[in-house]
Amino acid sequence: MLIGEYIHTIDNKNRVSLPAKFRKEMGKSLVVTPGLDNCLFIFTKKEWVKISEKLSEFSMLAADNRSFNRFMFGGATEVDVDNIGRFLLPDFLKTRAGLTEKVALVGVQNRVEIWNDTKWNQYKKLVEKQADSLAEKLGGAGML
Amino acid sequence: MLIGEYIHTIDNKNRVSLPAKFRKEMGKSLVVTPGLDNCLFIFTKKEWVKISEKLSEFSMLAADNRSFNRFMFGGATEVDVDNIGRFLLPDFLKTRAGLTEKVALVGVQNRVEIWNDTKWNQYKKLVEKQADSLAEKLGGAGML
DNA sequence: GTGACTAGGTGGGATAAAGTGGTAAATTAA
DNA sequence: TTAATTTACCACTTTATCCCACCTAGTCAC
Repeated sequence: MLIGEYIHTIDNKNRVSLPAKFRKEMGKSLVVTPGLDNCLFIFTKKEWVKISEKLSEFSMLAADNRSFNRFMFGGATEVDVDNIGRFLLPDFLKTRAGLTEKVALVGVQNRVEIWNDTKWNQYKKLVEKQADSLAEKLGGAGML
Repeated sequence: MLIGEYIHTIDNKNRVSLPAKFRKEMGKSLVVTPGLDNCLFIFTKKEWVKISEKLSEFSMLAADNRSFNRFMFGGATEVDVDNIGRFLLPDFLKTRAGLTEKVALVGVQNRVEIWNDTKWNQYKKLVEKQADSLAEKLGGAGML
């Protein structure tokens, strides 16, 4: 189960350690893609295959589907996790998500997201403020 | 059924003891999530699985669902109860709920809530007040 | 009522694991 | 062949986990 947030550092070789809690579930072969809301997505290789199949079902005729697919496929990179749990983040993805030294690795359902930690904190605060819709959704999920 | 409130301390290693009365029902594997009114929810692992399935039903196409799921999954953490009944509270959750040394653990139906004890007392007073005025109204209407 | 016993809660030290930084080897490019 | 970049490996620091000991409050026996 991919849940929780972890603050890690990108070292000067662009290495990031995958939080230990995620390693077993994620395996050794990952796919990193540009995400939504200015973060990156990390999927397991397996999960990525599923997603890419779904994406390719979208009609290539519609221009916005085409561009969305370019966005996801074009930016997707396969990375390997080394034997102490680190992977190498390509420069262009790092730049794209505006990542600096400190990043937040966030488990969300079937994926792990990588955020600039400052942006992540701002984002969290923003969501928290919307307490009304929060309560509504919590209720919908059977939490209340 | 989880009922009652207990005031416990978070020690300097962020450990909290689960009230003895809750241990049997909660088991060894818990999931702590953000709650409402600035508290945290503790669910059994089993209960959380149910909730996460519901959460997964929310479409990712809508931005507010996306952010809500980030908030809930990213804000959740699986914790293990050690053999004397304590669990480790991650820093980011402690911060989020504004917890300091003393916390209130409150049993509510299928979950346990963690409150900053000061906030909990304020909240209780508020509710009591409302109950008083409600009672007055009921009395005025000849119901009690 | 007094004292021993038990259970729940708290604190701290030792050990293990996770995260980070760096060096050496290997591969590729010039 | 040499230089530069990448990959693999090693080492250190910090954090988490486990285990044991203590304290307090309530209970039971005497």
